Amino acid sequence: MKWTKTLIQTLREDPGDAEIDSHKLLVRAGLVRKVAGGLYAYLPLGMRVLRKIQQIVREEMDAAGAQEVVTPILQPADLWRTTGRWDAMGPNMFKLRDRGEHEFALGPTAEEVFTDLAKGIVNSYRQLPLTIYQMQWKFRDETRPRFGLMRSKEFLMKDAYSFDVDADGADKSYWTMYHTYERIFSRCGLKAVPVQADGGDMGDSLTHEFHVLAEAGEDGIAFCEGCGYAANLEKAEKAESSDGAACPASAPYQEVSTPGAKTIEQVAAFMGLPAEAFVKSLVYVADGKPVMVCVPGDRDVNDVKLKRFLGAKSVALADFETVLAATGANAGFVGPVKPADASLRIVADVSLKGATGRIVGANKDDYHLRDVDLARDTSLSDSCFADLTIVKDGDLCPHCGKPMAIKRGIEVGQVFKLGTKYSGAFKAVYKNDKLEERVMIMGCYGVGVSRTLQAIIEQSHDKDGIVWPSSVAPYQVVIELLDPDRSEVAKVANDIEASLEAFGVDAIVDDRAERPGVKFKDADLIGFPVRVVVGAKGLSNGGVEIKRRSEDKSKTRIVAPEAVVETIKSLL
RNA sequence: CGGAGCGUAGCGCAGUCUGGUAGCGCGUUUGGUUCGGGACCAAAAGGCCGAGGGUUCAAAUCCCUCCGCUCCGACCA
Repeated sequence: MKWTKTLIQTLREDPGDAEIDSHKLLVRAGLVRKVAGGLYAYLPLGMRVLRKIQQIVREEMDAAGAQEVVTPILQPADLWRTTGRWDAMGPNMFKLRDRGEHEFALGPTAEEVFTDLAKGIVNSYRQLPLTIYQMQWKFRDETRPRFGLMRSKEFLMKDAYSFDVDADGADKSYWTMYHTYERIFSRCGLKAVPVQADGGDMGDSLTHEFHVLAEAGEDGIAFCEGCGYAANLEKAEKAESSDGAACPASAPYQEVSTPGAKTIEQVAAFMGLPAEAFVKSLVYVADGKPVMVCVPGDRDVNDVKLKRFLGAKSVALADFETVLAATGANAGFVGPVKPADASLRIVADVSLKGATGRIVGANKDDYHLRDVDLARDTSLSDSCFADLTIVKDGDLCPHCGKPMAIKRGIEVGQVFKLGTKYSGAFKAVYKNDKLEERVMIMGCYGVGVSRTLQAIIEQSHDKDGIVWPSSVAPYQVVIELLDPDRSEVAKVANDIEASLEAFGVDAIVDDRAERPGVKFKDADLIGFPVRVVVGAKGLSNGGVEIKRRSEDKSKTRIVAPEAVVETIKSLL
C-alpha cells in the first residue's frame, strides 16, 4: 500500500480533550476521530488494527469450538422484561420506540437474545454443549464517557454464551473460555492478568476479569506477591489483622466536646490523633431497615461485602432523617455506644474485634466518646464482625498472609458463570436421555474489542508514539522511500513491498515528498513495528536500513535489498 | 444527577475583564530554496466567534435561556 493513497492525517499536537496517553495517541496517529462525546469514527489505520484484533479473537474462539453468529443491535423490550432487566438496567440502556410504539433497546449486552435463541433451537442433550458468540457493537448510556475508546457510548464487544447440560459441563466451558482468553490477549501482545471478581446478583458465582495493568486503569485490583491471589476491590478479602490490639486497654469511656468536627479528618485534626484511633460509624439502609456499620477510621466500607454479610438485596447510605432517628445524632457524631434506637442492628469490620481505647461518635451532636472498648461498651457480639472494608495497600492476603499490593487495571475481558439465571427465566430447557426436561446451565464471556485496542496502546508506547506488537499493527512494516522522485530508488522500495506482501507481511510505502525528519516522526508516532529506509544515499553505500520500532538507532541493520525479506521475517 | 470549567478556521489556542476592522501557531493550496529526526522564504484559501433572544449607534466581548463538550464526584453487565 502507498501512503499517498491512504487516508492518514497525523497531528503534531495533542487533542485538547484527551487526558491519557493512549487516547492522545489514538487521535494523533490518525486511528480514530471523535464524532461526539463517547462516539468515535475509526479511520483506515484504526480499522486495520480493529480487524486484526477481531481476527485473533475469531480464530481463538473458533479453535475453542465456539460458533460465530450475529444478532440484532436493536432488541425488543419483551426479551428484557422476561428477566426483569428492562427496569433493572435502568438508564444505562438506550431505549427507543418504533412508529408502532413498540419498545426496543440498543443492545448493551445480549444474554436475553442468546438465551431465547438457544431455547428456540436446542431441544436435546445431543445438541449440547454449545457455545455461540458474536462480535457486535454494543451501546451503553454511560453517565460519563471517558478516555476515548476506554469508556464510550458505543463499543465493539465479542460476547459468547455457553449452554451445558450440567454443572460439570458448565465448569469445563468456563475454563475453556478462561484459557482461550489468555491466548487471545497474549496474541494481541498484551499482558492481561485474570483476577477474581464479584458475582453480583449471581451470588458466589465464579467469575474472573482480565485486566491490563496500567496507571490509567479505572479499576483497583489487589495482588498478593506470595501466592498469586488477585481480586478486584469489590471482591478482594483480607486476612484478620490485629488492628484491635493496637490501642491499649483503658479507663471507662468519657465524653469529649468536638464542636463542628464531623468527618474523621476533622476530629482527628481537632484531637491530634491518627485516623486509625477512630471508629467510623455509618448508617446504611438494608432492604428498608437501618443498620450501623463500624469500620476503622482510616478505612472505607465495601458495599458488596456488606450486602453479602447482611444477606440484603440492596444497601445504601441512609438519609439524614434516618440517621437522626436511629442514633439520636446527626451524621458525623454517630457511634455504636447506646444509639437512640436500642434495637438498631450494628455490625463491624473484623479488624475492630477486641478494639479498645477508640474514639467514636457520641450519638449527641458535637460530642465524641474516647477510651471506648467495643466489647465492653457496645452490644457487638462475635457474630456482628465480618470483613466489611475495601482492602488497602499492605492488607494481608486471606490465603497466605503476606501483604497485598493495590494496582490499577483496564478490564478488557470477563468470564462469568451464569448458572440458570437466564435459562431459568426463559425456561430454556433440553430433554436428557431419560426424556426429562432440564434447564440449561449457562456461562457468558466478553471481550471489549475496541477497549483492547486502546489498552494495547496504553501498555505499549513511548514518548515518540505507539509501539505496536506486530500481530495487531496497522502495517507490520513501513518502507520509508526517501527519494520518491528517483525511479531507480522507488523501484527498490516497490520491489521490497511486493516481496513482503508475497510472504504475507503487510507493508506501507511512505512515498510522500516530505523531508526525512517528518517521515521518521510519523513512522514513530504511528508505531509500525519495523522500519525500512530506502534512499539514494543508502543504496550507493550498500543497501537499505532496517530497524525495529522498539529499538534505538544504534541497532539499525544495513542490508542488501535482496536480503530484506529474510531479515524482516526474523524481526517480526 | 451534583460541583467546576470550556465552546472563536480542519487541529491547538489568544482576544471576552474594560463593547468599536476577528487574530496567532500547526495543517492545507501554489511557487521557490532546501533535503537523514517535525526546514525556510513568498503568496493564498479557509470563520454566522455553539444556538436563540435581549441591551446598545455598535456585541466574539455585557445580560437571559438553551445546546454541546471536558474535568471532579456519584454511577458502571
